[in-house]
Amino acid sequence: MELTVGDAAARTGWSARMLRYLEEQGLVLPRRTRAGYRLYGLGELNQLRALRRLRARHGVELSDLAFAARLRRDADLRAAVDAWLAAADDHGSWIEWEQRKHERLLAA
Amino acid sequence: MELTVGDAAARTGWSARMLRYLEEQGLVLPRRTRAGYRLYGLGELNQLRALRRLRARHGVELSDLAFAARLRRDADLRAAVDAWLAAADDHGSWIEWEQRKHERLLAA
DNA sequence: CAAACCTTGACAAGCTTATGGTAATGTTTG
DNA sequence: CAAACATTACCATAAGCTTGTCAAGGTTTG
Repeated sequence: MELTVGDAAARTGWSARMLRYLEEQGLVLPRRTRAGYRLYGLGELNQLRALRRLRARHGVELSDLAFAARLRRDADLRAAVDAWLAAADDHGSWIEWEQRKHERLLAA
Repeated sequence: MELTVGDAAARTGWSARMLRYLEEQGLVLPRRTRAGYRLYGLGELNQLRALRRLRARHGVELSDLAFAARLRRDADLRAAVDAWLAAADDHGSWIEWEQRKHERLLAA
C-alpha cells in the first residue's frame, strides 16, 4: 500500500508538483524505489492531509512550518529565539497591540 | 533615557522605517508619548540589537520570529504544530535529507 | 516662528514563497 | 513496444515580505 507521487497527490488534494516541493523543503520525505520513484506510505499520506488542515485552519505557511522544524532540531537556535521572545514578553504589552491589529482588520 | 525613533534607529543599526515596520509586525513595541511619538527605552534597544544578531547569525527572518511569537501565545496552534512535527520526526529520516541539501548548496 | 524632528499613508523595487508548466529522459506494465 | 506513468531541471507568475522614499501634516524647541 505505497503510492507513487501522482496517486498520493490525487488522494491528498495536493498536486504532484507540490509533493515534490514539500520534499525539497524537507517537510514530507517519501522513500524511493531503486529507480528513484517516490513512494508515499500511510504515514506520509496522513502528514500531507494534516498539513492541509494546518494551513486551512490555522493559517500556517509552509515556511512557518519549516522554521518550526528547524527550531525543533537546532537547540542553539531555539535557545536564542526563546531568549528573545522571553525578553519581549517581559517587556512590551502586545496584548493591547493585538487589540489594535484586530481593529485594523475590522476597518478593512 | 528614552529615545525617539530616529535616535533609536541610529543606535541600533536599523532605519526608522524598519522600526515602524517592526512595531507593525508586533515584534518591538515602544511606548508612546501623549502626542504619539514612539519612545524606545533600554529594553527595546536591546531587543533591537538582539534581533539583528538573530538575523545575522542564524538566518532568522522577521516572519519566522513573528510565527515563533504566535506559537508561544496560541496553545492550540502550538499543539497542532507539535503534533505534526512529532509525526514527521517519527517518520522521515531528514538527517540524510539534510545531507543532500548541504550538497546542493555546495554545488552552487 | 522656523528648523528639525515626529506622525500616518501610499507607492515602488527587489527578493522569497508557492505554484504551475514544459522539455528531455527514464521506468513500468498491458 | 507503446502508453502512461515517473524523474530532474528549468522558466514563469502571483502573492507576500523587506525596505526605501515621498507627501501632507503635527510637535518641540532654540
